[in-house]
Amino acid sequence: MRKENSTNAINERILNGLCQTAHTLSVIGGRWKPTILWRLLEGKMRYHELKKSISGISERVLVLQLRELENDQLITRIVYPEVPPRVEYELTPLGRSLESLLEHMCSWGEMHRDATRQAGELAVSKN
Amino acid sequence: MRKENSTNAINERILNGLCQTAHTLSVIGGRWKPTILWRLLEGKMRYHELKKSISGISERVLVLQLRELENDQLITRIVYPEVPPRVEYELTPLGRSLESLLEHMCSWGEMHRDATRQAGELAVSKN
DNA sequence: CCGGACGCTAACCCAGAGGTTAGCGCTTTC
DNA sequence: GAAAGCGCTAACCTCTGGGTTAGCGTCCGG
Repeated sequence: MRKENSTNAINERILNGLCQTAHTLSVIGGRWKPTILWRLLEGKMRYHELKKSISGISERVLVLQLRELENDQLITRIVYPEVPPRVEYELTPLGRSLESLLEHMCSWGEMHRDATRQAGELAVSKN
Repeated sequence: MRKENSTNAINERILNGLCQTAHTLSVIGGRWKPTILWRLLEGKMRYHELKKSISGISERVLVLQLRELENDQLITRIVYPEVPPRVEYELTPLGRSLESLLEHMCSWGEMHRDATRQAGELAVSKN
């Protein structure tokens, strides 16, 4: 038995229980999750459309993130029993309820980037 | 030389550049950062106070997260040149501008937890 | 003169997120 | 009959965030 495993994981669970902010992070905190959610906010999409519209993501990771989002009940996976297989992903109401939060994060990010870039440029041009 | 390192890191940089939401996540996404920010929203705190008020965090990680927050210009580190050393951490205006976002995340997290817990309980009690 | 408060830093370790490559089973198109 | 579209899965590797342990330099209280 190896050391009553990982304070790391334990800490994470405790925090997610105590702090709803941490919980939210654990839900949308995957590298590609915001991107996926943005895409789906525009309407349901097929697996391959998602794949092509998100440049840089690998299939494995895309599937993993989709599964996690599904588990967290943010998206639904709809399989059409058709000849060439067809699978669509769609936001649940819970998923759509993220829209305003995502927008909030996005605009804060923009503001923060501008604010810090300015500071950087000032430091450079201060000659 | 080892393989033009890490698509991982590259992807992260690209995403943070393109997607402000991802950028925001990179700023507040540390395990303990939300907790630290919540504490500091109530007023400036000394290093040891923070340490004691956040149970489970290790000194190393606390320092790391504080340094990152400082780099991102969310907090200021104030050193008083005193006999027993004294250091205080305080939110910058930029840091305080996170308050509404944190609240938003917090309430969404609560809502999401309730929604999913219900579903879980239903599944259990459905006998 | 011993220990503790204070605010750290250094050295090390490990689990897990994310990436790479290959392949599957079915179908349509050339 | 070869190749490509579709939606995946399996096996493997790498890097990094977070955790553990130890210690430092200055001071004060007992």
